[in-house]
Amino acid sequence: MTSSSADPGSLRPGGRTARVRAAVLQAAGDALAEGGLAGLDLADVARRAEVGRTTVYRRWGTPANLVADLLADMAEQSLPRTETGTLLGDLRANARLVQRTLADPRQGALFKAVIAAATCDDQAAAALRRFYDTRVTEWEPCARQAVERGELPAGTDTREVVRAVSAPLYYRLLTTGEPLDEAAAERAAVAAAAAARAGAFVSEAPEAP
Amino acid sequence: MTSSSADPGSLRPGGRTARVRAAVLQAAGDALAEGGLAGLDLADVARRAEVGRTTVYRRWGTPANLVADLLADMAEQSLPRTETGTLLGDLRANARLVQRTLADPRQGALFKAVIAAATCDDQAAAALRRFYDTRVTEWEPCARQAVERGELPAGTDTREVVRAVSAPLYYRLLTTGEPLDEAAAERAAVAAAAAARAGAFVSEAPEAP
DNA sequence: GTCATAACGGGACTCCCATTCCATTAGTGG
DNA sequence: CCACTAATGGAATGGGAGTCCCGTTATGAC
Repeated sequence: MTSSSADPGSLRPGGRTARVRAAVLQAAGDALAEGGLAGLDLADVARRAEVGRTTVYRRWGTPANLVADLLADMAEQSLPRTETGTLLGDLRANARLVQRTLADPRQGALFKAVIAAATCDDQAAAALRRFYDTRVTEWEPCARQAVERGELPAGTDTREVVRAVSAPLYYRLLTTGEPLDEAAAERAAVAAAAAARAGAFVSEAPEAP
Repeated sequence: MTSSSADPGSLRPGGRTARVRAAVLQAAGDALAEGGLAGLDLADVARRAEVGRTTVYRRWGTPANLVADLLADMAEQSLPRTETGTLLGDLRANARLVQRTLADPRQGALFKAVIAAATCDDQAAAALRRFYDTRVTEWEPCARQAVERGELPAGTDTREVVRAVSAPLYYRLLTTGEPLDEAAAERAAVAAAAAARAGAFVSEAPEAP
């Protein structure tokens, strides 16, 4: 037999197929933002997207798969980082970006739902990891430049510095009811910078045996 | 009419009712650890607990309610903190405790599932907040004592210091595939201590107008 | 010990999610 | 522009989760 069933949408990705995917992902995002992962009913998504139920079930199958595809789509829309010339300035810009994203009602709910999906399904978890890899890779240079400038000790795990900015913001989003305000972003940036300067993220001996 | 329907289990909480609750919560924890929130089927929980389906539906109704009750139960089993005499020592002890808990296959999966539930349901979210309030209140004194000792600047938000230890560990658990090892706990403790010493968690002017 | 009734448990019922079948629509290569 | 078929969408089907009814069990008060 020939290439009989290479999942739908891959052989004729143009025109209608692309429109359907865009509409479904948009609808899925809306549904997630409104009702969380529990509110993600594929039939409901189909209705919102004005697309046949069958199509959604055939192309995505499960809520987790749909979330995984949504994440892949989100990863492609990575924003360029801003450069300020100092570590604290760069981390502050990153913290503000993350804080604004998570504080936004739609985006915040969406991220919560996406993280919830990742705890249930391996495929969604893998997609989530790729998403954050992309984001960290985008921002990691700001820590690397700080090392080159001498602001941070040699041997600093630069990716870990960037993650240290996001961590408290996500922690607050998920475990407390307190609002994600500008002060929280500032604290996150200052704390990460201070910890990095103190060498908290130095993994091994800098160099030379 | 008299007090007709003050939810089941409240008027005769002794004997069988208590046994049923214990068995159901145990089974719910097992189910969550195995299949995540998605794998939490009330009928399945009833089967595991060797309890009638009707009972589970009547007393808890929804997966989210069941998770909320499970969290209330978990909050009661708070572990006493250890005191080492120094801020870093105390934070390290806390970090190791959190790290060991999250690294444990059953507990780790359980916490992931519980957080997922909190993103979907307000009642579960409130229960989760209470749980972390309890834990933070248990450990907050270690930061307060550090302020009294002069290790930390006056005006430090002591609860925020404790949360700063947990944040990177939870962030790693939820967003990366990397293992939660001892090194991660050490980094978390050192980073939180360094940030606190640098005054990252000072919220307002210490005192005096 | 005895009684009233809170709480439990089995079985039947309903409803909605997910799958399957087939006709219709519209990309893509010639 | 035409033919081929990938992809979609509507309708019928099946299965499993959640609800309801009512008899049974055992708690707690007297």
